[in-house]
Amino acid sequence: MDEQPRLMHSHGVGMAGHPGLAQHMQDGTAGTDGEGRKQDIGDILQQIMTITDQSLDEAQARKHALNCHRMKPALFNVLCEIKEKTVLSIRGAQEEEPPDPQLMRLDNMLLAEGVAGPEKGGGSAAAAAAAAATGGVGADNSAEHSDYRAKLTQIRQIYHTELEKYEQVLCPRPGKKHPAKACNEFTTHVMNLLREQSRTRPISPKEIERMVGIIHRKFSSIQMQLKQSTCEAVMILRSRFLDARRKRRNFNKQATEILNEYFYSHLSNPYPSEEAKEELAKKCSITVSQVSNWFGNKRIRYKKNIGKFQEEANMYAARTAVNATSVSAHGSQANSPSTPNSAGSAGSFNMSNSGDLFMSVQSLNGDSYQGGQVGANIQSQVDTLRHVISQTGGYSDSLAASQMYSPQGINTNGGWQDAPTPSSVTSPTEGPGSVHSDTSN
DNA sequence: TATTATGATTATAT
DNA sequence: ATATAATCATAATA
Repeated sequence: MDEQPRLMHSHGVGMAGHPGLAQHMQDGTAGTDGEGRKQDIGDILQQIMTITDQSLDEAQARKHALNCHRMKPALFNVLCEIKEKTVLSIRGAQEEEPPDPQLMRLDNMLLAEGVAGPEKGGGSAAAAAAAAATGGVGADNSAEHSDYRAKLTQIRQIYHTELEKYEQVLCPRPGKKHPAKACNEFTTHVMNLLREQSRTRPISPKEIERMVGIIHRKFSSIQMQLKQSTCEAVMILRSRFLDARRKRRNFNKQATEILNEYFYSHLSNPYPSEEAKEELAKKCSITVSQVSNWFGNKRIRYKKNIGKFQEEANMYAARTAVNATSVSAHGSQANSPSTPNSAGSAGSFNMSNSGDLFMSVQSLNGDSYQGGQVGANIQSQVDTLRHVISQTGGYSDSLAASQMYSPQGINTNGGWQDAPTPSSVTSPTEGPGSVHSDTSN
């Protein structure tokens, strides 16, 4: 109830000049009788029709004259006030501006892809990071990689130049120097225009502010569009160049051999340690995660169908066995006697299904082996010997294979998990840790 | 062209 | 985190 009078009051002040002004206009522009007024209207219409013919100076002069009219401020106030009221009623609806989650998502992605972030060394770092993130193509395929990098750089450049255009400096301060952004230029231009127009039509500062807000929102949406299409472009690029599944390349023969060698010589526990993986990765010039992938695939596929891998297993076993025996120098003893070993010690893996095949093994491992061998990985030799023996032990290949082939039997308990260190050997030598190579670490 | 081999990814469990 | 199992998508092969 208090408010009423105040409101009325302020209204009253605003309206104060209204009648006077109207009256003045009437006085200034026309005579008082009907004829004169008609004549006058005709004049005005004529003026309007010919306004384009007027020179700019003339128009400016007229505008200036109007602007300097003594009643102009009053009229301006009134009209502004009226306008304000209508605008306010419209405004309430569109006032919310939450931090767009979609925009944040785009931002994050661009940052992750190395598009939005700071320029690093021509983008190679970003590309490398992206590659590593996907499990990493190695140092190979550098041709495709550089192609990808180039395209990514291109995208980033376009993105940045475009973004800069639409970037808006929030609350620019007089003291600070901002680079000229198109958005700001445009905003300034509009503001000047509106200010200029406010001399001839009612535009309040608040309205200008509002208009600036609208412009900024518009620019924001343009920015978002830009980000979205950049994201799309990057995704397409990625799927074309970096999706390793699409661009799968087999490892080279040598790498496969190295991996297989390790696998079959650690068959009882084919879980290379982190160090061993790094070692293998280095030797094969692939990444550690690729080594992990390889072993994961190998284990599961071997276990799934041992028969299929039997030949390969024998081959690698024989090979490493030859190496080992030639090194250790009593190959004959290890190899020849019918002392299939290992089933007992290595246990876990394929012993379970082929108990008959490997059964009588215990005896040998007591023998000789550990005697002279220094750092040799006894476990691995045991593994490889087992295969050699299985191959040469008097069963035909086919028989052995068919017997071996019993996926179930492999391990009802699940597989390699329980592989113990050989109990019989006094010095475990903790094999899995180190491959026999000795590159720097 | 159909099939197999293979590296990578995903879902799930531990 | 790491392993397994299933699955995907491509490379290689018959």
